[in-house]
Amino acid sequence: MSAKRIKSAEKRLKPGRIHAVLTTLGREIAQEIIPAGAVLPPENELEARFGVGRGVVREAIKMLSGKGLVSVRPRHGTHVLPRRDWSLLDRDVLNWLVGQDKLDRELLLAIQEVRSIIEPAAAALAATRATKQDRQRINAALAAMEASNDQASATTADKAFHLAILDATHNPVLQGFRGAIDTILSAVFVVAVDSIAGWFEENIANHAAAARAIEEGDAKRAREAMEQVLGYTHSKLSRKSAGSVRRAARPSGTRSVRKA
Amino acid sequence: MSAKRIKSAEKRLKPGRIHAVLTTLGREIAQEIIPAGAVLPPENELEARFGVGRGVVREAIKMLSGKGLVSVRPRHGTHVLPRRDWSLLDRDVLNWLVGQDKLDRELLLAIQEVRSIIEPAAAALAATRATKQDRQRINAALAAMEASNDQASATTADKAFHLAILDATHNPVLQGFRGAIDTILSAVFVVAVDSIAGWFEENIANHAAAARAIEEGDAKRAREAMEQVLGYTHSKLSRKSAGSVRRAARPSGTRSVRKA
DNA sequence: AATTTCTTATTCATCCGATATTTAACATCG
DNA sequence: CGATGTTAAATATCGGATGAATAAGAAATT
Repeated sequence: MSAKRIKSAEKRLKPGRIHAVLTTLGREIAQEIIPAGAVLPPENELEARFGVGRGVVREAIKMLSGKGLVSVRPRHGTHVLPRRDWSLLDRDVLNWLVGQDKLDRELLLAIQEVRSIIEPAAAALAATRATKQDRQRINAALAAMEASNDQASATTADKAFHLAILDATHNPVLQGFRGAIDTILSAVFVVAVDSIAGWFEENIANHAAAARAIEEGDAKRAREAMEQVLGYTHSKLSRKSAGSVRRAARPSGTRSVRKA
Repeated sequence: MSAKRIKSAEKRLKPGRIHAVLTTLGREIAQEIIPAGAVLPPENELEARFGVGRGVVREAIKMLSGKGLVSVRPRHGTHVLPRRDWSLLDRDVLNWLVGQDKLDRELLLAIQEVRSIIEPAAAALAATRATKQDRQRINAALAAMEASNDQASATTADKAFHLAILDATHNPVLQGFRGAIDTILSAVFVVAVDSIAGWFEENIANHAAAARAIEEGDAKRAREAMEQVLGYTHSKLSRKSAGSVRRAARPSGTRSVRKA
């Protein structure tokens, strides 16, 4: 009895209003636009701001609190919690953190540090436990990396490679890192876009070594190879630590991604 | 220092109806009482079952979906997702998985495997980065372990030890494992309760070695000592793999926890 | 009979307005 | 000045209504 059906054109990314509220608030918190300790506007203000009903706001905030971003207490309001309490391995939280250009470089390095703890160990386990299918998947991803001739497919293949190794551990908890690794790899590629030209040609040998070690069931060598893979990435990231993004697009050299 | 809020320890555990619905459903899913692929009862049935309003059911389910336990689609119902999609490092999810006696031993071993990846690396980092306060905290926890004469305080001290090391890495992502480690340690103690008698006296030397290595900034030795700590635990767990929980209350020998 | 199309019933999505509960801040009293 | 009671801001919950999406069944067509 109120609004006519809004036949608006945006049919694309519309998984519901609650998703919009959730990601908007999530990003604002992750980006520290709303700093830790601050209180969010009360529910009725948020309703007005987003033009949604109370239930939508509440469900969005419930999800935020489920991910440890806010703590909500009656009468006191919903407070933004310190980063220490966030579920930093949650896919959504990670997306909000790295989704924008404000990306906290210190945090990215911390994440990479965790990767370089997890992934070499995962490679070692994969060498022990990988089934034939696992190995096929890993090798296929490697082949795709070698064959890719543009950044998009190279990125996809690289992700597939790391995720395949994670799955090959057959440890469900490690597999739980899939979402995190996926998101992080995207962020790494974005941040290091101007170093990426020589990335694969220099680093693909390390990937190949890891794949071969897994193929042969050599846990020790698999671990070491993966350490090299991540060590290389880390050096690329930390080298350009001060935010001057020197060169964004690299228009001319499409061929440089190709394998030598 | 510490412990001035002990009085609030036994607060009325009535964090609201949402919490009741959430944990009940969460546990039923984690325990596979509602198996993967099954659909939850529709909202109105859940309202009736729990005697709550629609919003409560919705917000609880929203949190479940936020943790990857269910996927909800209009008309299709809310489906339980396979474990592969769950946020296995989420504090709540872990609690539901581990909170009951049905505890999946295979999963527990998988979790321990992740611990034995994370924690030795964390110890090594702690050896490099621990501040004076960090070291004090670690040593205090160790001392508490050595001094504790009942299982409760021993458990608490052991947790504090591991969490202090995690914090001493000064890596926020690693610190994000705090909740998971905390929960897991509780579960480990419960499961291994009948092996726990000699646990500390046998394992406390490993803990002490780790603390000393961190104190001296020796990353390599810290890693190795922590590997020993976890290796010991793992052997205790896997040895009694076939679920015969001998249910040892150990009424008489309180002193055996004490350091030799 | 098989395939396509249409209808419908179920279920989630959202909105609304009212009431209850919580508790920080304030006011009052001894 | 301190203990205690009151208030009010904010969340918690309720329940009814409406909208939207879709899977399954019904109907129509070939």
